[in-house]
Amino acid sequence: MAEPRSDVVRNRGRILEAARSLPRAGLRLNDVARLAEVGVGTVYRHFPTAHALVEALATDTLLRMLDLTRAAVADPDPAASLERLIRAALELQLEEGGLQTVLLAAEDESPEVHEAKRELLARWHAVLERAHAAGVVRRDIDAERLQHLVCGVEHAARLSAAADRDILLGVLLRGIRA
Amino acid sequence: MAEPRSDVVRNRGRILEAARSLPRAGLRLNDVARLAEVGVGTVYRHFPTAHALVEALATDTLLRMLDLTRAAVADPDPAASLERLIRAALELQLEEGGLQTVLLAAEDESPEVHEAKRELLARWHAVLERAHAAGVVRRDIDAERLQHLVCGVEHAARLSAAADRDILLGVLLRGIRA
Amino acid sequence: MAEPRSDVVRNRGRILEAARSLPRAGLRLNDVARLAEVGVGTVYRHFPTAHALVEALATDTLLRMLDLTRAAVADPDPAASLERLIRAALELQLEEGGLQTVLLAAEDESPEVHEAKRELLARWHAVLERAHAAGVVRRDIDAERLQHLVCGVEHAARLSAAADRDILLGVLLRGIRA
Amino acid sequence: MAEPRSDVVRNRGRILEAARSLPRAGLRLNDVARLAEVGVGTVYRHFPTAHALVEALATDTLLRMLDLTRAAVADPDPAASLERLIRAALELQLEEGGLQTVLLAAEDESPEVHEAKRELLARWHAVLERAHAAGVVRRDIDAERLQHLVCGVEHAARLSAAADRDILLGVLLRGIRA
DNA sequence: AATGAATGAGATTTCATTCAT
DNA sequence: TATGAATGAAATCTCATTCAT
Repeated sequence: MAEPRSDVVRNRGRILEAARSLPRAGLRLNDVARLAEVGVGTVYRHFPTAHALVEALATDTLLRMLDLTRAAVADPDPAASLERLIRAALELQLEEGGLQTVLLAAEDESPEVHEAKRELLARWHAVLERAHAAGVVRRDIDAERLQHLVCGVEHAARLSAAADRDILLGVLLRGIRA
Repeated sequence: MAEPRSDVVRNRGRILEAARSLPRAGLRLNDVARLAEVGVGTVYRHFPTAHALVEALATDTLLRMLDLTRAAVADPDPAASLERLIRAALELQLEEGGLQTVLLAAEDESPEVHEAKRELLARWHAVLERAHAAGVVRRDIDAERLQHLVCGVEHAARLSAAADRDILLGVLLRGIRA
Repeated sequence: MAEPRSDVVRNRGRILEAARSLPRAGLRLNDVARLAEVGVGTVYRHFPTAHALVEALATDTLLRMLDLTRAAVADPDPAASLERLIRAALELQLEEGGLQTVLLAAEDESPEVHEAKRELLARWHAVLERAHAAGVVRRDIDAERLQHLVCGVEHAARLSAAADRDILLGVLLRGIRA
Repeated sequence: MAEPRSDVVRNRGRILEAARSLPRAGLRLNDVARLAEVGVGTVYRHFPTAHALVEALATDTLLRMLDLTRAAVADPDPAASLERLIRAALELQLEEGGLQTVLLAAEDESPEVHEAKRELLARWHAVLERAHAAGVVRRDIDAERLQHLVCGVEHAARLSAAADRDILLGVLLRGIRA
């Protein structure tokens, strides 16, 4: 098991740092290279596509979402559990612009992300099942629809002022109630 | 006031028809020209930017939305009026992919569109005011937030199966209820 | 029959002029663009491959070779006719470094070049036939072999001092004599 | 004086073997490494430049050329001696594509090659001197010109069918005759 | 007004060489 | 010494927009 080379680690870091300051939508690997003061080829070697880079940028946040989700699952109250889940998702998706894309992508670059997404969805299913059993959420709301709704609220939130986020989230939370 | 030349009118029609069959997001004027069997320059003369073309494509649907909105306004029941408004918006936005962009754009190409958007928003304000007075909708939902929420649901609907649209719309309608 | 656009003609000229000052072997379209102070895309549009540009550069010289060949054919003396043919070929191939490649290429970019090469070879055949009939050249020397030998002498001449060219040519002329 | 490590010797062999199957012109050290199933760095360590590798590949053939040259020199007939010299050169240059480059290179990588080239040229000078004295070859043909002519015939031979080689060689032999 | 070849900036890809392990 | 991923300069290619006709 070889250690990654130190210069490689450093360059990867520079690339990620540079990319972080750029809007995720329409990310150009060229711009990243210039900002990172690194050859374009290096960026392309590390991240063959813009999506690979977006995924890498979003991975931390995705893992934090997974952590918060696990914590939410541990909540004994089914309704509170679900609300924490949704809040965590929305908050982190708003924090990291590329996360929605990563969550919705059919293919993942890294196995780590793939596994995280799998577990995340499994947790959502579990939480929803419990919520259904407790009768606190409409039966026609399943994990996929809920995820799409969260993405919808994220979209709405990006159009609105930051101060309005809670209002928009509130609409979602009330709207899915049984 | 000269009549527009007949070939000009014909070309405009060909361009719009061709563009209609293309996805609105990332519309390339080049592709439109090829499909319309018209020079690129001609497309650029008619529509200096992709947005101008998207707006032109969406105008019909926008005017239909305005019609449905007027009809909704005429509904004596405040709750029904609001629901018809929202249904009309969502349905037509889903029908015409470029409409959301046009509705949210700060600047409009044509005065016709500008005026339609102005009236539309005024009607929404009126309907919401009536709904607030009747106590059928939460007070923190104003016209802008509602429009953003509809855009959010449109987004969610595009991610989901067509059959799920009513469910998603239902969440919005219940979510904004007082 | 549309006139070519003046700017197009000007750019084509700049590109050819710039390329003329560069070694034909390993010609990079990029370098040409920089030298010609023209976008790379423009060079690629005019000349999709380096070979297309090399051919364009060599066309003038090829046509001059054809002229000299026609004149040589007109010489009543079979031996003199053949010698003039060979001299013209060697001289012009040495003058224009890309000409050998063009002459030997199986595929031609422009019909003009294709036709010129066809006529050239036909003339060589005719001159050789006359020379064979007159018994002034070995029977195992046909047009193709002769062309390859001229290319060989060109190669030798490029390795040697310019002053040695006549000596090398002399070896060829004597070597093919009956 | 340490023995070279056995794996070093093995790698050198693998590299040479792999390179032998590749065209000499435009030899890429990367391709060689892949074929040899060896790291690129290893190829670069053994052969810092493509020319070094080409020279190494051609060395055996160069030494065989030297052997045949010595034998030719031993021929008592000046004309036969010269012809054997030329035949050997042409044959081996055609056999080993990189040999011409090595023979013409101003700088040599290995002293062995340098010395072989020095002796070879000296032999050619000697044979030519004898041929001049015997009046069997034109006085304007010296060793350098002759080498260039052989390279020229090699070039011609590569353009022609293998069956034509003797004809081309014949032209050279007759062409240099006094 | 219509045309579409031409433009060239900039995106992506290749590849000879380096260098940390 | 061997390794080969990493490097980044420079190659090729794409494409939105312009502009001479």
